[in-house]
Amino acid sequence: MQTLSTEDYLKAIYHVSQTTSGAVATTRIAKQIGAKPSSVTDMFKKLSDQELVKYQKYQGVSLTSEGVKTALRIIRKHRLWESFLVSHLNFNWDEVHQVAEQLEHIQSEKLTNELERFLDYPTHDPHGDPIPNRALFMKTDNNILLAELPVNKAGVCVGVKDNSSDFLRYLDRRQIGIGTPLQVLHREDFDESLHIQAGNSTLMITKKTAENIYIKP
Amino acid sequence: MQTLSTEDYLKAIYHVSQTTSGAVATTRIAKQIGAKPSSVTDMFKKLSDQELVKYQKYQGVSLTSEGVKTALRIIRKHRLWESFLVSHLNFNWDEVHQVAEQLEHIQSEKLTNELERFLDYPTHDPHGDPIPNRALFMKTDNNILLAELPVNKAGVCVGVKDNSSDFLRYLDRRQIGIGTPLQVLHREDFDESLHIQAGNSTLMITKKTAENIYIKP
DNA sequence: AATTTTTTTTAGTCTAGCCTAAATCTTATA
DNA sequence: TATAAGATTTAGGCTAGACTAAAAAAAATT
Repeated sequence: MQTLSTEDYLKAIYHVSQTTSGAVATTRIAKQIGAKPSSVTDMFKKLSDQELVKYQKYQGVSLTSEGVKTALRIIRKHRLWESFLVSHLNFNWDEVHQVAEQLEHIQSEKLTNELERFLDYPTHDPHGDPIPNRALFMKTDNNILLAELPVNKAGVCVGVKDNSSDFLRYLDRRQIGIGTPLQVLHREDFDESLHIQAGNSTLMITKKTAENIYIKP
Repeated sequence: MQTLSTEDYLKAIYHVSQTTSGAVATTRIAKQIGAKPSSVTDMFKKLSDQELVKYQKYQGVSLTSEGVKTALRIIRKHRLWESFLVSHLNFNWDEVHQVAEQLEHIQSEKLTNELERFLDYPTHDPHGDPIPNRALFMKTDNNILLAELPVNKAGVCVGVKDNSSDFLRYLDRRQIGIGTPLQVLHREDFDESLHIQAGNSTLMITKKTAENIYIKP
């Protein structure tokens, strides 16, 4: 049984290890968690004692299979709760994260599994991220970024990379959401901006925006 | 903003003060919380510093109005979550307490209020306890105990005093629940047991059982 | 290769919330 | 009312999880 804090660390390590190769560095987690590196070192030792991570001084950590399982259990809960908040409690997709960060720590297998059933076994959360099933299996969709979509090729928005409120509300204002048909009309060489068709409207977005929208062609 | 522990203490103080008169004693809370009296004294001081309780050495505590509000906010969440678990997640009324003890600490006014709306503004939880509304107002139903119901007077079960799994499962086996019509057929002078009509069946219960069932005549 | 910079760890503190043991106050009883 | 019993508080410790400052290691730069 983990504490709130160890769960946060495991989740952070999992997420960082998904986006970088090799062991996860102390400062990287410090940034993610919002703690000082010295505190992270302390926690790395504790997690290592519990055999949830492999830790070598100065070399960072990597999750053991038990550590991965624990992380996935938390991510599963997080994403199920996010789905619930949006589908039944009138939360917008930019409001769910903070609350789900609390709900993900609730310990009750029955609760998690019944919530999943109640939501009719959703495969993705409101941001398009996949939800691990009861066996903690999660199929990774190999979606491309809007930035990589060839000009004039049709696609549909299936997720976002950046989950910040700022970005999500920006997309709301542009009327871009999961399921919105998207197409690149023109790439501007000068500043790398894109003219796109989003649903019925055409608009201009920056490269940075295009690099944070997942597309299924 | 309170910690988990201070919230637990405030709730405990509230509940104890509902069932006893005067200030709440250290040992009473120690028993309720499952901590040693010395720990309770420590916490009483902290709560007093935050002006959530009035505390006088050796004289116990009583909640300030701010303390009552905080307690009621927690109780509101606890009972709303219990209702949700039973009505939508297939929990039995004897299973909800432990999970609701965790959920009651989730901090999000929007979540609480949307949950209440989703449940269609329930007034009572699965054990028949009243749920404080958004303004933290809760009407106290002055129900009588089955033990106090006159012989042959018809009544309906509207709640239970003892919320323990053991008692609730015992009632399940006897097919007694909220809404079950109940009537005392006979009081046995010898051992104070009661013959009662519960729905369609007649059965015998002890005085202790009758003292834990709330009735609306 | 030497040196500087950056990263990481160690050492020592702090707070919350618990504990035990001992002291003190209150209450009950002789 | 004196004393014993019970309740409460104090004193001193412990652990988890954070911190700062200093030391040590690794990486980058000259």
